[in-house]
Amino acid sequence: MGSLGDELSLGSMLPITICDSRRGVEEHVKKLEEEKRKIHGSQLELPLCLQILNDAILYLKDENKNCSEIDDTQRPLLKDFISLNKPIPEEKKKFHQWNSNDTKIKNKLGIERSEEKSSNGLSMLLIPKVETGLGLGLVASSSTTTMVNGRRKGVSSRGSTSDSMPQPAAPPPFLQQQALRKQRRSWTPELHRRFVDALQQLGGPKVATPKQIREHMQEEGLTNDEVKSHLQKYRLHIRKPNSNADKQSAVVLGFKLWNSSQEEEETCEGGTKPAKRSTSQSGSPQGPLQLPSTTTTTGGDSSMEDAEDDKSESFQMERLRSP
DNA sequence: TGCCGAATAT
DNA sequence: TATATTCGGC
Repeated sequence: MGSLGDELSLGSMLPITICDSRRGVEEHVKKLEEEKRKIHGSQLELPLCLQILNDAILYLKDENKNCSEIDDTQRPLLKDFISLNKPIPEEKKKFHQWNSNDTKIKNKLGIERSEEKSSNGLSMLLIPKVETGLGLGLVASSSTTTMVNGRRKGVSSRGSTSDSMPQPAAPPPFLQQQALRKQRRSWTPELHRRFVDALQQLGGPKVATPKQIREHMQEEGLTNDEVKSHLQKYRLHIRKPNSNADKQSAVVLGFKLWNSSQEEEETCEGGTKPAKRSTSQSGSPQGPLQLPSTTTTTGGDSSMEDAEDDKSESFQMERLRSP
């Protein structure tokens, strides 16, 4: 495996900027084409290199053609083209990234979230980091959104901006989408704990409403939508059937026992609504949180059932002991 | 019009 | 999987 430099003498091409006579240009075109053949022959995948070569050849030919019309002093130096100084055009940047990164990244091109995964540089290349929600960088957003009680209205994924002023270079849809999207709320364990507390105070996840929960949590910046979304996930989580039937461990069995009685509790919840199932009470905690089905493998950063798991397990054991 | 739950998108 | 957004009903 000879080094690339041995086979490709591109380095020797660099001084072409020095001589820009017409004859020299023709010679360099030949040389460039030769380089191109070498690359093809080397079976190496150098798409960017090839593209640069192609462009350079085209440029030189074009240059050669026009050279009689232009004064020598006015002609741009080849270095201006060879991108030694010139920034790489966006298209080529994309091209380069797509070829130098994992294929997975291709699928995520331009979809990087601002708060995460900035390491691969894609988002930095293609997307201006936008603080979503407020102060959006893109003009289009202002014409299609209104804020009502902190929530956006009238924004849809297929929102049209046709009525807005003609934008010189409208950003591609995925960029607009990116800009319009809210910043992702991270539900830290602490926040979730307060969420659960609020749920308890309000009578459980079945009766508590997002607005109530939010008011109870008194978390600055927390919106109804965020609470609603979290509540939805929470409800789904507690409703998730214990699908791992093969795991008939004592814990699961205990859970099932508990679960059957839990249903009773829930049915009565609709009526009398035991407004406060205080954790200080024996072991009967926030109903849903005991679901052990999916919690056995959680690494510990699970915001959903960190503290509650302990309670649930002890509670299950109690159930096992007292049938 | 605001809130909600569910469905769907990202 | 987690969160955001949309949709339809109340």
